[in-house]
Amino acid sequence: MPARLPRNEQPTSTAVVNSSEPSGPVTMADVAARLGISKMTVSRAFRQSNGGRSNELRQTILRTCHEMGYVLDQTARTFSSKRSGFVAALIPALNNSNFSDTAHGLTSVLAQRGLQVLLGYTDYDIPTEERLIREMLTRRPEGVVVTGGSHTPAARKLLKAAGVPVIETWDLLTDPIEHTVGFSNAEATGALVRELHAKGYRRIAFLGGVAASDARGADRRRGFVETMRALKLDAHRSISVGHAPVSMADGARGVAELVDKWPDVEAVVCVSDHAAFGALAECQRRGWAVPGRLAIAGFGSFEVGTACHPQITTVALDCFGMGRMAGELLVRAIDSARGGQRLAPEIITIPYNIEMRGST
Amino acid sequence: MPARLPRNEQPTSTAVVNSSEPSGPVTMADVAARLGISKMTVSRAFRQSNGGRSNELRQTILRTCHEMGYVLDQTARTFSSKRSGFVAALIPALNNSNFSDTAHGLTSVLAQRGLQVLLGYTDYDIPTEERLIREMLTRRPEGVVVTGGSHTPAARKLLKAAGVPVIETWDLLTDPIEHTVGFSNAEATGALVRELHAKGYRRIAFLGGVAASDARGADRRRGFVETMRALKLDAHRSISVGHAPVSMADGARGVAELVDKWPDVEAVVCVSDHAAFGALAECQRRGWAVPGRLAIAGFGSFEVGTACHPQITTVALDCFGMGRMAGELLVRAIDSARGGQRLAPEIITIPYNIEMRGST
DNA sequence: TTGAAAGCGCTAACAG
DNA sequence: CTGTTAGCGCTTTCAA
Repeated sequence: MPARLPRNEQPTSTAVVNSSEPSGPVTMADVAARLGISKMTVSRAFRQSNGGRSNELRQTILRTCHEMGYVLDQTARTFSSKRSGFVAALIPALNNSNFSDTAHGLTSVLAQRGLQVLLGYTDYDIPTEERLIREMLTRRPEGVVVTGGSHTPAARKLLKAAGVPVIETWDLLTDPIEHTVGFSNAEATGALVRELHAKGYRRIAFLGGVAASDARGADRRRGFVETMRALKLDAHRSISVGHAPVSMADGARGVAELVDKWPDVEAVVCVSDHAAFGALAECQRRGWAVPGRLAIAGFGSFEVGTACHPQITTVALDCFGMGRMAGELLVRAIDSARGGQRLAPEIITIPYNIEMRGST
Repeated sequence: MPARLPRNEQPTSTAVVNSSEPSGPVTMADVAARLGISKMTVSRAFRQSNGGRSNELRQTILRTCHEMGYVLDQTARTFSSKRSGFVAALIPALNNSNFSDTAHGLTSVLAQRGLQVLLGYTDYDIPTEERLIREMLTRRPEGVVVTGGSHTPAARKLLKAAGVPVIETWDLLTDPIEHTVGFSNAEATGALVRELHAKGYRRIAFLGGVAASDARGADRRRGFVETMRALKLDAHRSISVGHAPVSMADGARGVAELVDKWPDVEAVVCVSDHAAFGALAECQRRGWAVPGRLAIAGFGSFEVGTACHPQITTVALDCFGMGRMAGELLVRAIDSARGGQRLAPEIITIPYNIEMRGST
């Protein structure tokens, strides 16, 4: 076996060697050698920002790359340029359409800027979130988007030290890490309670999961309690059932427990449309009229709440738009970072809308 | 400004310089210099596979790394070792719990092996899939998992040339790219139709999306038609409404159209539980008894089909398990690849189960 | 507009 | 078990 040459000095295919497989994947140097130019010229052909260049040569280069099956090695590019071209995004769960819509909105904005989104899901678990953050940061994202403001101390520290823009979404926080794009879950729930109050409901209950695992759910419960008290109403009708994500089955179980415990209950605010739908279906199974016997409200913009009969009153959110807003903010922050600046922390508030529907 | 030294030869912090910020992020060389050892020793401390080593030194190294805020640079590691430590997975949509469960199962297996999953979603669009595949391959994944067998010719070519294991899921294919983990959507739908037939239903309809965008939906429709013919039944009651993903609203619209067109219809097989639920709710709105006036069946293991009343008959799938199976196969394939071998193509068939429930 | 040189931070391979 | 040497494939920087 001949002494191994540095790849850059390997004989080109114009020489005796005619192996179609130049021992491993094709590199820029291979393409450059074939064309008798330097690899820098090939490299530049891949960055359209150098717009004004001899288009003829550029086309030739790109065509040759295609012919030779050359694929740009992003790992080398990232390593060399210190620009990974991607952003890390963490959401509690994939199969929650509200969060995945937010991820979708984020992606739609970042894709236009050539940034990919690396998605992770935490299963509503803060230690898992920390682990994911740690793993993702080793890949040097140019920005990080997390859901909510509950993180382990170590995770907060990692994010602050990462040296890249960080956005917390789906919440408004007293002590944000850097940027925030969200809304107050407590306030939104309070607004819903007030609407029910205006409709004449007085004995209103809350149905959600156990607090520990879901900060947003806990905030909604808090908003319920505070608003009920402000309205001089009894805030004690409260059911905790299941861990986040609270399922439809949890909602069904919870509503049974609720009516059993407080038969005089008139309306129930559920931590999400999913739970609310479970409650609605359970009422139908038991022959309880909704909203006649019990009015039911949910939270979020889930398809099922609009598709079912009766439709479920809810706090409607523009989840996709929230993702887009986060994406636009992140793009500005990344542009600043690339220019050596740091964007001053911003707080963007997302509107919500109480949609009264058939279930109340 | 002093001449720039190569980083490796920078003075260590024991010298006069006492800047806490050694001009940029901490590297292995910084840690090694601090401890007076070589960076190879630091590098080795991060690979536990070298189990039997002086644990004392190793602990010291890791502690020092922590103190200095060192984070391993995965981009450099990937570049140097040619192992990216991640796998690319493409699903049609995030907010479809069946697909996200599959992604979840995949992740659960790969995480144990230290492999991350880079998730992409195609929005049920083949050109989008090609673009994603192209982008992801530039990051050198160690394996690729795609949903279904419908790809652009260019995408097929890219995957075949990628030099890493490829798995197609959620389908059984006549011409797989390499490995397959899935089931026959046509056969499963046929089995459902036979069950309905056994129950006494004869005038059975199919409700799904327009074919173009969803190969699996088209397969289900094909399975319906073929089985109806085999049973000597009329296969012409067929509604196409909306593009993939077929929504609950599409199901509602479709069932109205269906009953309008063929008032004698006894049962409808929907392309998914989502569409079926939409159909069910529409029947409830119109006061049509289900299954009295019309029996309704769906496809997939969606929560809503179990939570609603009546529960919806469906083709139940172990989506999480399908992801796990794909993950286990991929791990074997990657192990082979790392050892310079190539695993012979495998086809793994996933079971499904017809669950007859209240809606039929 | 193009080229040459240097090196990003890490690991493979080999030597001690 | 630890150290040394030599790059991985690209981009940055500077010069032509």
